[in-house]
Amino acid sequence: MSGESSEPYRHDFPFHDDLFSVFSQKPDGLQGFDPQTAPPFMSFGDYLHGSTTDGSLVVQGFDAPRSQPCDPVVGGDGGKNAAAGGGDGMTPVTPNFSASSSSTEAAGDEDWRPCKVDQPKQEVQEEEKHAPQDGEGRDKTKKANKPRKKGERQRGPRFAFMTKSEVDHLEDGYRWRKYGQKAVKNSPYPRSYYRCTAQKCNVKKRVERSCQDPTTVITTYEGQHTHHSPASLRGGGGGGGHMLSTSPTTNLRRSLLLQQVSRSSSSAGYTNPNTYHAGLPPLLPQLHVPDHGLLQDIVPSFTHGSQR
DNA sequence: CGGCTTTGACCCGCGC
DNA sequence: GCGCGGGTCAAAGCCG
Repeated sequence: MSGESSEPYRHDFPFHDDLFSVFSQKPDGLQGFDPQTAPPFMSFGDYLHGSTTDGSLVVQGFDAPRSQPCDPVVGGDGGKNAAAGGGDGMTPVTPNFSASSSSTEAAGDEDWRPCKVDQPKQEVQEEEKHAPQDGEGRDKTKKANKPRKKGERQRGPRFAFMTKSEVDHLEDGYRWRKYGQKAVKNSPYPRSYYRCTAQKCNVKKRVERSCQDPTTVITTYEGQHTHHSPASLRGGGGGGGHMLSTSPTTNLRRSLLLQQVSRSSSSAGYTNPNTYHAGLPPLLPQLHVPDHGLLQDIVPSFTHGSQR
């Protein structure tokens, strides 16, 4: 894309700055999602559904991150991170939950400032490429079988959560299979790629830890589930039930969320409520609070990323 | 034994 | 055009 397209992202995804500042904001009535006060197994969906009606959530637009920016200085001074993590990054403060959606390829990543950590590029690849291939091993399996078309990387709506958690992979009611992990440029924390195990369901999930605030896990959903949550089908959630994104109720709640989006982020000017519906989250996952994970500091945020 | 994770390699898009 | 980085694949290994 041309140079101009990268600039808007800076505004679309002011993650390190604005979003984290939101973490520090504690608007009136913000209760957040506190696992200590929330009922056990309360899901994200339940939480969103319930809390948004009384305006207890703060939303902030940002784009689903593709890479995390990490400011080494920030990591140290804990200034802004303090906003997210309450100073020491572990102290439960404002329950924040952040989320975003994007109907297109991620856009605002450029705004992520880099950490110092740099992943050395593998040089072996070159050798491998040029090395004679015995027909054994992966070479035969790879591109030979899977010629990727150009422009194949079309992506569905994306929806990112920022979650304060000690565990990377939060239970959301669906079953995921990890299919990859990549070291994130300029981040000490790897990014994990998950795919819904359900057949014909091509929902993907990216999980990465914010290097600005290691206690923050960024989960990016991509696509729409074509099935019900196994957890909900099991009767779990007590009425939380099915969380298909097409649920009118869900949309209603989202609309409520949207209002907050426009309210809370209008000053920043990077959230366009009109585009929100186009970028509806593939689902609001029933994110059960893992007993081993601290789900706190929750601030949802939505945005609609710019197109590539 | 089946499902899942790990891990190295490859492909592709984008920026320079 | 080249290099970098993100995203994906699939074999191998692990675990219940």
